[in-house]
Amino acid sequence: MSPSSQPFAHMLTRKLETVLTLSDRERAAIGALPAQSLNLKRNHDIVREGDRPGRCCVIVDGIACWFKLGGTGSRQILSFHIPGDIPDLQSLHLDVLDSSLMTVSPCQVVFIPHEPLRQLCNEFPRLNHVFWRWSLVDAAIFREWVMNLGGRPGESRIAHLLCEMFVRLQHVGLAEDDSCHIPMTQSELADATGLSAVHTNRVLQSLRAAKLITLAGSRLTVTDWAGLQEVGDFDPTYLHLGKNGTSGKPN
Amino acid sequence: MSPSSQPFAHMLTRKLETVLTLSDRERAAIGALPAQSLNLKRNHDIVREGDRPGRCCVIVDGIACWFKLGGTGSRQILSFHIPGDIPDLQSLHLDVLDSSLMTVSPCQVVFIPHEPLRQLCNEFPRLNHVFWRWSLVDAAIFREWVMNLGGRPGESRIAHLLCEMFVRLQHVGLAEDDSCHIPMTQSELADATGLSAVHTNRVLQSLRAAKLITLAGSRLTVTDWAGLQEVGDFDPTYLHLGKNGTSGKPN
DNA sequence: CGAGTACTTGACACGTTTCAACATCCGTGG
DNA sequence: CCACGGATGTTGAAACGTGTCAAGTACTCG
Repeated sequence: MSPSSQPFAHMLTRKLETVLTLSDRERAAIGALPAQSLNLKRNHDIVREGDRPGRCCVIVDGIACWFKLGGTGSRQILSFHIPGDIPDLQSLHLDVLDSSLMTVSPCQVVFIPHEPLRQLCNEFPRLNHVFWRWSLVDAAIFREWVMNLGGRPGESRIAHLLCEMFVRLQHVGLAEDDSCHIPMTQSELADATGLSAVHTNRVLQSLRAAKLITLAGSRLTVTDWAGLQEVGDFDPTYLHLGKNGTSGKPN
Repeated sequence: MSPSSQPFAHMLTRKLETVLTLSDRERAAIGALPAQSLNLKRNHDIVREGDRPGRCCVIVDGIACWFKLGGTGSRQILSFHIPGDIPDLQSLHLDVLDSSLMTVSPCQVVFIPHEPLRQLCNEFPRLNHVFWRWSLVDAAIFREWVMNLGGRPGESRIAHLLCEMFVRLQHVGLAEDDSCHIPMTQSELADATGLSAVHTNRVLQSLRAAKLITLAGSRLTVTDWAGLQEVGDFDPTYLHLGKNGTSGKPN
């Protein structure tokens, strides 16, 4: 439908081929998906709680997050999404959105209408399985966040979140040996971990003092992976990345 | 495979028919699913983190929960499951379990091997959609729990959890006008809300003192639904129960 | 250069945890 | 049937983690 589908189709096929080998027909069907590309500034809503979207969005570049607003005005971030993710795959089968999706950094997103996606799933059961699987991995991440928020002290929560982001970014080739670009503000890290911004700041300083990380600007460098993993009680199994990703270890 | 499939197939078709009208072929295929029934005492593991199960389980009677154990020995409960639920639908597409499932009360569970389930999904796209949808509703509940644990004070967390359980039980016909059977101990409520058992006890007393609930033995009576919903910041949208369930209000 | 945003620091208040003791309930075996 | 023992629920007091408020510093971008 638009030439902008090119980069997105390439990204999608590449991600699919980490799981299976696409047939020519499958590859062609994906390339033929109608798509609309959009460049968004940071702090921009993509879809909102209560919406009934008729399309899914693929994050091509940048980082986005799901969030909910509480009755008292507080914002809870539910998950982060990185390039290659389809955050709102759920909207294929759940009519109304129960949370809102916004950009955390400047983002390029691509929208694909539901109907062709559903047809793709019906025609190619293997793709249907993979999409379903992706939504299940999202659920697994939510489970781990429940664990993180309910079962760990502040320092562990932040450490765990940093571990998760690092491993996920590394898995899609967006991390160097021991560092990656993390555009979240401390206030956003706070909303994701259920801590106050002030306390998040102190926890970060404590992690720096323990020589586990450096975090300047939006560059995270993990100087002691084993230590960070230990403090964060982090085990990457829940990310379901497969054999090599299972270790989740840099280098 | 066993006569024990009868009650489970009935329960499953009934739940499916709240969403769509089954064809005779679909109904027959479900009735033909092999099934193995099991009666378990309370506090019994059904599947464990790290397992690679070859079957899914349906809760026919009783309540079960997902949980994870933290590095420091703490247990975090991730969700509760009630009769009609298929808690580990995820295992259809994720090989290794990232958390453990145990009974909270005495339970009857039925196991269905993965292969016939996958065949069912491939042969009947509508059933595939519904199963996928159920796993998405589970994910939506996890999201709300992230909100609950990260964004609300203790009293709200407990109130919210009680609201959720009441509405879900009511939706499957397991609640009276304003009361239902909730077999969780205070210690389990604590592990689900990220509070200590002692504080959970105090919060419950506070809810009782505010005349919102009575909770004796395992009988929960909601004496002020609007008030409980208010305290718990509860909006049932995330349960995706559909039109009548949307209100989630007991008569 | 200025203004807004992000980050940092200190002091104090409050929610929640922890520990310890005790009360109550309930199934089990004598 | 009762007595017992363990799990569950309840209460008090003190310690601790984290939140809140307030002020100030360091960025960044136009």
